[in-house]
Amino acid sequence: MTISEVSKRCNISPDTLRYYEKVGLLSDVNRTAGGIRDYTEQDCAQIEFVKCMRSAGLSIEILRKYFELFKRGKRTLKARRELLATERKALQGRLEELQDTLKRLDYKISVYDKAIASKDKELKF
Amino acid sequence: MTISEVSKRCNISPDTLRYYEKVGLLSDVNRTAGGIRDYTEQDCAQIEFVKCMRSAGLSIEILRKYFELFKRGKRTLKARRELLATERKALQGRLEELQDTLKRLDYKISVYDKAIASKDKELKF
DNA sequence: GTATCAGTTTGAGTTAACTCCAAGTCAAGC
DNA sequence: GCTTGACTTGGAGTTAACTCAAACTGATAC
Repeated sequence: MTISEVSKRCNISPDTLRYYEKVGLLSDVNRTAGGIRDYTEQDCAQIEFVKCMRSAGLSIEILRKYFELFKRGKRTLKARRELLATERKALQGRLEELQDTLKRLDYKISVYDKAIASKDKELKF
Repeated sequence: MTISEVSKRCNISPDTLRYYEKVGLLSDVNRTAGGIRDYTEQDCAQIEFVKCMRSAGLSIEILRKYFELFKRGKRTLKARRELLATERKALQGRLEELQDTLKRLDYKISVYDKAIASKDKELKF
């Protein structure tokens, strides 16, 4: 698969794909004789993983560490498991915070609905 | 309240408080005769609101717009309500995405646990 | 009455994560 | 054999949201 095919499929710009590779989120992408990247299904799956984790707020630095551990082989299985567990915990924390904020927004919107219904009474902020 | 008191109470640096004020997330903070900021409880509540919304991913720009509408008075009640509703929707979307990612992380961690238990079999990434 | 300290302003610097650009290469079509 | 178009690289530029620095001021402690 060429970079533009992967770009379309994963909805990530070619520049970002090259950037991810450069910073170590995608190692040893195959090249054609002419030096052009030739992504495998495996690569795509990994890119999807990165995309998913990035959108959940995991930093490039953390993902870089994860794949660096990966390259060191089986003996880092536990370390990788712990890294993921740590990030999972943080994610759960963010999730709970967001849930609270969602409730707060719902409440605020309901206050607005009341103010609008009752002849435009103003609120504090 | 001085800036350092608010800073401690809200756990936001004085620099950030001044920055928020400068970009319009906090208008007309009182000053002492000597020109020093003197925050009210109201100001604090607003700062907490900003902090909460920021941590939920609302941009400074969106919050700036919200408070700008606020300054224009009662006739912007509906517009503010709509702005909040839009952000609420986006937040809910992010929340759902994060929930999926949490599940994915849980699954991946369980795969690691299996690999670690079964004599260190390696995974794909 | 001067040293200290918490505040002030303006403007520059930082960080993460891209995103863009220029100059070059290679394979395919005509 | 030349043009075209998709790719390559290295490095510079961008954006959001702070964060820091320098020079200054006003009130309190001694």
